[in-house]
Amino acid sequence: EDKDPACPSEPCPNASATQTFDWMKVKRNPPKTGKAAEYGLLGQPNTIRTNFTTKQLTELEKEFHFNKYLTRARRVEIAATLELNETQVKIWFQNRRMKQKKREKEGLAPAAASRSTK
Amino acid sequence: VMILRSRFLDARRKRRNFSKQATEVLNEYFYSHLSNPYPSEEAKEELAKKGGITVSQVSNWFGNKRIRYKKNMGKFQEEANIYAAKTAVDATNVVAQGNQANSPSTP
DNA sequence: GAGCTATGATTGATCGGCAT
DNA sequence: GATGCCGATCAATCATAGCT
Repeated sequence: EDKDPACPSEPCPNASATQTFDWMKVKRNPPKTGKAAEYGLLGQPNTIRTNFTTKQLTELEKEFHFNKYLTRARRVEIAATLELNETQVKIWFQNRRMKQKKREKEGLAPAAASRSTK
Repeated sequence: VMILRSRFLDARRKRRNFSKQATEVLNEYFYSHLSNPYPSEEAKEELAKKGGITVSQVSNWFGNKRIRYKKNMGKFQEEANIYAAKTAVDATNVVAQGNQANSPSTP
């Protein structure tokens, strides 16, 4: 329904030639990380990417080394200690695990590649 | 607090631009699949091999490319035309038969 | 050599799918 | 039906490469 039979061949003089596909329209909902967004009136509170402090990251990293997965209780504890949402802690661990996996996968054959490892 | 905002733990330091060959391969795929520039894991491996880079780098490249392309489509028009001319395959839609190997646009 | 843009990488958070 | 995890992706940002 949203197909615009632009100009096939020939670079038509009409502005943008290439059509706009769905993936180009994808918009992600803004992070609702807030919790501090309770006063979502006036200016926009903070629906922006949270910047973890070095201290928070250090603690999270330390915990991760101890346990790759968190229990509900532990999560609550850490969230309180670091002043973060439970969700943020949960997400951090998820991302951390993915990062771990990625590193293990790549750190297995960095450069070199004498013979196509296959 | 000007706390060390420096992410002195970043590997992004010492970045190197990809080779001409790698960029060529990536752009070729991107523009010949502009309707759906999301290569499968297999396709990424293939591109990585052809370009002499890692699969992660291929993923990063597509991630950046997609975001930057849609952010400013106009800026890529020229590049799009260049690569559009040297491509033809389109595996996504599979518009069945009867498609020319001329222009990428849909009939 | 500063200043600006292009580009690869990182990462908090979202999306869809699947499992519990 | 809600909740957590995974895999992929988004979107903003960082830091450097490269050109003027």
